[in-house]
Amino acid sequence: MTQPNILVVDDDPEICRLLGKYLDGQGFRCQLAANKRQCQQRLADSRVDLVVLDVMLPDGSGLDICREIKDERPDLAVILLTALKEDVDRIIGLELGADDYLGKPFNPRELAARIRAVLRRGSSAAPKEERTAPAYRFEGFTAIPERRSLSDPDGTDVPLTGAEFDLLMIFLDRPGRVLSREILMDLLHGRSVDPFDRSIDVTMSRLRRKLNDNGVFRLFKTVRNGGYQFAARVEREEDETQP
Amino acid sequence: MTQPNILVVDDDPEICRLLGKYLDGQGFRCQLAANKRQCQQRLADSRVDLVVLDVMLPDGSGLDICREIKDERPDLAVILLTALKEDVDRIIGLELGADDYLGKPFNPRELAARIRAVLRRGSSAAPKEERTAPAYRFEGFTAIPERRSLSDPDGTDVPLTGAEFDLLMIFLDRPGRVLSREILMDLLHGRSVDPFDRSIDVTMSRLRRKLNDNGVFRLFKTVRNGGYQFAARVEREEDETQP
DNA sequence: ATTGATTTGTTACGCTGTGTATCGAAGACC
DNA sequence: GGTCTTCGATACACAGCGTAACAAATCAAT
Repeated sequence: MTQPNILVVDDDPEICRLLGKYLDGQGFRCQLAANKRQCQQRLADSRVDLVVLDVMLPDGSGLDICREIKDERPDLAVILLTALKEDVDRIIGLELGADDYLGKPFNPRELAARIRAVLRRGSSAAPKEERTAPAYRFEGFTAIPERRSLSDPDGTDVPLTGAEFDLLMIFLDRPGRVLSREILMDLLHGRSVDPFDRSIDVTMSRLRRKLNDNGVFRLFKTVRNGGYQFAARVEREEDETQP
Repeated sequence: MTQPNILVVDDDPEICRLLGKYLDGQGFRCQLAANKRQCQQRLADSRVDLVVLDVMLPDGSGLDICREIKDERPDLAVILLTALKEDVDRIIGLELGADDYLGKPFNPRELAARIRAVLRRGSSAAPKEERTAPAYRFEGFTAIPERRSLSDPDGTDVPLTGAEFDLLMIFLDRPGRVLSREILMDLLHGRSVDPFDRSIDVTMSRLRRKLNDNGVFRLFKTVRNGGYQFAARVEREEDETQP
């Protein structure tokens, strides 16, 4: 996926515009729609990978749209924006098949992060079309998120378990940054750590072993009292490995 | 993170003081600044994890500060305080890269809660900058923050521990300046020194040894009763070291 | 469900990094 | 030189981390 295509549906033109601008700057390709009609037209006429949908639209609740989208194209991702922060709404939203939700007012950064998260999840669940898949390359290794596969410098496959691959991807998306255990735990499992939780360390250890990261030049650096850092250079490629 | 370091920037000394006191009581370590100059000085000389920033400052809008902060240190968290509660303002504030906002008048408890929330998220939501990795060069050595690596004039890797590398970076960012133990301690660990704390000295000693800084011409000069000074010339490079 | 295989979390123990204590060396001031 | 202070370096203690071994949970396929 070169640039994910996002459709923003919100009746407030100002929010719409700003959001579109922000997401553009974040590497997404954005389209806007102010109502149901426009929304449907965009969905019919252009490629859309994910919909950011305000549930409070003037013409008929956005919930309808959500339901319809999921009815017709179950693998199209939807993130709901809701002014009401009530859990009930959220549950309902998810019951309608939305992939995530966000209470208004929300932090655009968080929205961007969630979009990325949903898209990553999504591509594994529903294998996309003939689109080229992105690949991450580092120190001779090649990781392909779509296939959840990793091959070493010799080209031989390195079998990673789910958690190991997820952890690797977290680092590949954030090379050079020191990631604390809290953040890693949050990104990996969405929960927080209790003081003596060592699961991150163990998973790191296993991942390191499979990557033969035991030399002097560590791929993953340990920052004492800080967390871990991926120290290798990462290249994102629009890979052409397609049958 | 032991005690998060908060910088409160507000021109009203009373609000500043009260806020600082409250946040102190909430387990944060607080510093105060009344204007842009003070703000910049604090950011340069002490460790700051999060900035609480009034957008209505007398000397130039606080929005400038926010923009500058996010420009130089994208992963430093900022929470904006604004007198205008309009959504537009909020979004605009966030477009400047702030992590959250709060309309005045606000409930201190809510501020504390949001601070905790933002810190917990950390910079995980922060978009990755496509910025080239800077490298510091001095006396033949090359330090690359993104990899937390240091190589000596021969190009061989010098393994530094976390604290050693952090300390080195502090000096590389402030070449020629005499840094007191207080400032070093603050920048290194975000806490203040008790009178007989020698940990800085020990870390300096270990760092010096690893840099072979034992000749007559010292890389690190000791300033008696003053602190330490990095005496070599430092060049910052926008490095593109390809593997 | 039951079984067996695989993945993930937990515990325990040894290793490493960092702060503290201590002692000797180097200045500073008389 | 004598004395006091400050700094450098070594020694040691302790907390953070790596990982092996085990236990629990999850999954696949009957």
